[in-house]
Amino acid sequence: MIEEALSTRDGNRVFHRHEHLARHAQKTDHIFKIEEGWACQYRLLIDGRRQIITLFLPGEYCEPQWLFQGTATLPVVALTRLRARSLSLTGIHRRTSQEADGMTSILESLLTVLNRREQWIFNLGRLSATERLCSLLCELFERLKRTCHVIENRYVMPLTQYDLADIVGLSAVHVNRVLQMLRAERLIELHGKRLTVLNIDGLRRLAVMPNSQRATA
Amino acid sequence: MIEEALSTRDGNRVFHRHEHLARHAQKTDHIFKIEEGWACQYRLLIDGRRQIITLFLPGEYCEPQWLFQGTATLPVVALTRLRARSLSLTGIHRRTSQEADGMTSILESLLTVLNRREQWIFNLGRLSATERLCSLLCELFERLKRTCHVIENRYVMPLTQYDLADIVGLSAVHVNRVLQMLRAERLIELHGKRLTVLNIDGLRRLAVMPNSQRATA
DNA sequence: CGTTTGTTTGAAATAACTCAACGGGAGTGG
DNA sequence: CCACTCCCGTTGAGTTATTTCAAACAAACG
Repeated sequence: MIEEALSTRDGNRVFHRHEHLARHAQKTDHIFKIEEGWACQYRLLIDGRRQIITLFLPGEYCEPQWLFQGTATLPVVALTRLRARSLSLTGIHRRTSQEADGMTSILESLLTVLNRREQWIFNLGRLSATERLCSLLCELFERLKRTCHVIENRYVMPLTQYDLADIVGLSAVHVNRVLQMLRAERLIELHGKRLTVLNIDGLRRLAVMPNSQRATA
Repeated sequence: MIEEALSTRDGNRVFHRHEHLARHAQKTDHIFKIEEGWACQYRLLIDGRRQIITLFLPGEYCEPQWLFQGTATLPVVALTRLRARSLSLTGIHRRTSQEADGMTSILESLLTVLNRREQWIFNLGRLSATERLCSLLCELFERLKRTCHVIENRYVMPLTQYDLADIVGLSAVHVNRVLQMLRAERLIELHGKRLTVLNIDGLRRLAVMPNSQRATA
């Protein structure tokens, strides 16, 4: 199923769905900047449980900490067909000597990842299923908007319900039911991989306040 | 209940339990290195739900990213009486010019936090209550051992069961029941704030494999 | 020594999971 | 172009892990 990745000139590479960008504990001297497509970092248990730890979207650096650590701690896999530019340490340093920009933007992206994980820990620890999913959909909305991947409140959402489940720490079946509910409430539309946000404010409200009576306190 | 913190000479400060080291969105030009005591970073919802995002133990830098961001994103509060040395940006830079060590160790601690969050996301997303608690107790064991705060498999565990609950994303009542079980299985002893690990291997095993039949796959 | 804070226990409620089956759709090969 | 397969989404019914509420108790605190 998985063939060899094509190396294109100038550090550009193409991966297809389910192909790994990095394996567990693999040494690396470069990182990727994603041009197109989605990838994720995940952790697996022998019994099959999987948790997605980080999502990488177009325009984002994939695993900036590799540059400092020298190894990838966890596997990274493409969730869609994916095009990425690979940046080596020397390449970045060369640029740095000119503008000192390269390292700064890496560090920035490191902090972004750090802050995003803060958010995810909160979501997983204290939000209900509905809140978690709404929160994720809003996050994707914001992240994709920055690179103009949101057009008229619509974006391509290539994740399967299994993927979604492994992000928000739920079962795929339950993700399905929550999505049904969001559709029934006319908050979103979701056909195939096309997600339309019908009511972003309603979605944001649900992302932090449950439909139940929890908000009474 | 909360009085003004005492400033001691040379950037040393003492906080007491429940006193804040930082508030939400507060600007800072310094970070703390904890000498003694525990602190945590948390996030709160209006309805009272709280999630602890990061734990800070003796010897660790509290919120190294402040140096880069200039602000504390979330509140940080002392979980015990606490003594910390405050390091300013200039102070660190001065040292850096001499040994280039200061910045490196900050960056290292940044990466440690990043990796720890990876772990927590996994735990919250995919582990059962028992697994999460065992995982946490093991993590504390390892982290405290590095600074010789573990003596004969015993360490001071100043967290209340509410604190524990807000770390592992459970209710305090359920934390209590799981702890009972761990005691009954002779894995730990816990009197007051004194925790003795009777069977670290058993604890580690439970931290990743449940007692239930989940491991059959 | 009283007051507050934290722990323990029981019983009932519920959110989310598991299992299982069905259906559609997309790609694949004949 | 059709048939086949596989992946993914959908639905129902029953189960279980965890929560909530409430009350009693113990321990720490000032």
